[in-house]
Amino acid sequence: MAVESPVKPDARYVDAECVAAVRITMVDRTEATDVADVFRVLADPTRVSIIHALLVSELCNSDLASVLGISESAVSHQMRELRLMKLVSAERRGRMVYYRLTDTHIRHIFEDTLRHVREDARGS
Amino acid sequence: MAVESPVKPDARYVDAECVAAVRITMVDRTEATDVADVFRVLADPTRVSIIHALLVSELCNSDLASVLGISESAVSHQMRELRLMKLVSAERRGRMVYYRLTDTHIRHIFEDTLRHVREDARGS
DNA sequence: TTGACAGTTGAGCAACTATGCAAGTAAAAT
DNA sequence: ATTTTACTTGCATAGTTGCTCAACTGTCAA
Repeated sequence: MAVESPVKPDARYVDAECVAAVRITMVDRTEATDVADVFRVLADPTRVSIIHALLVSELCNSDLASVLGISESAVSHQMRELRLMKLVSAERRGRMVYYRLTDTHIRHIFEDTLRHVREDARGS
Repeated sequence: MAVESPVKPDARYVDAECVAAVRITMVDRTEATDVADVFRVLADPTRVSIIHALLVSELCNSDLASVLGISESAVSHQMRELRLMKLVSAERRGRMVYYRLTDTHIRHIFEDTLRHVREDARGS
């Protein structure tokens, strides 16, 4: 089952065929960084809690802080990050700023992962 | 549509009902950390590239380094991390160590996110 | 206007991370 | 036995991140 490789199959690689197959569908550095950035936003317990809370209901800054048991400043810092990433949108109503999720993709990714973690927890 | 809240609806919260609804399904800190940990593994361009390559074919350390254009040491360091997280498994064959993905959940999460990023790239 | 409230922001810090380097181990070749 | 190949690992370090604190802006009430 020798496949004609698009890359010269010389001694540079241990398994030239595997390397060739990988090269065809490979992501470039910028795309890899884009994917990593999406995951990076979700890779913090505080942000996970924030997003999980906003999956249920929109909330203002201070209620988020109360529910999560962290400072309002810490919430605000994270919301800035999440807003920059276009993950949440903010709306001012009087003195309060209400946050809600904007992205439905993240919702799916997030729920899949939560399910995965909960299955793992039951398993081991 | 006043909902009977399980939490005392006093002046501690701006929107006691929303807070109560959030509290019911809330993740605790350890679960949030578990979820964050899964995402953290995927939140690095090098690891994204490694995982994407291993979605296609198993590879040894040096071929991974060649394909990704990074040092064998860098690959080895990351593989240690990925092995600790039970995301990849290693098998020694002679002098080479071959890596392959172990987790199918991650495969789905990863492919979903890649699709998401590519849709975003087309959109804007 | 004055004061209280809700949220934002910048500086600074402690903790973490990715990688290069160099020294190490393990297996095969000489 | 010695050398070469393939990979691992400890240490150092530059860079990043999440948070606290304090100072700030903007909104509403008296």
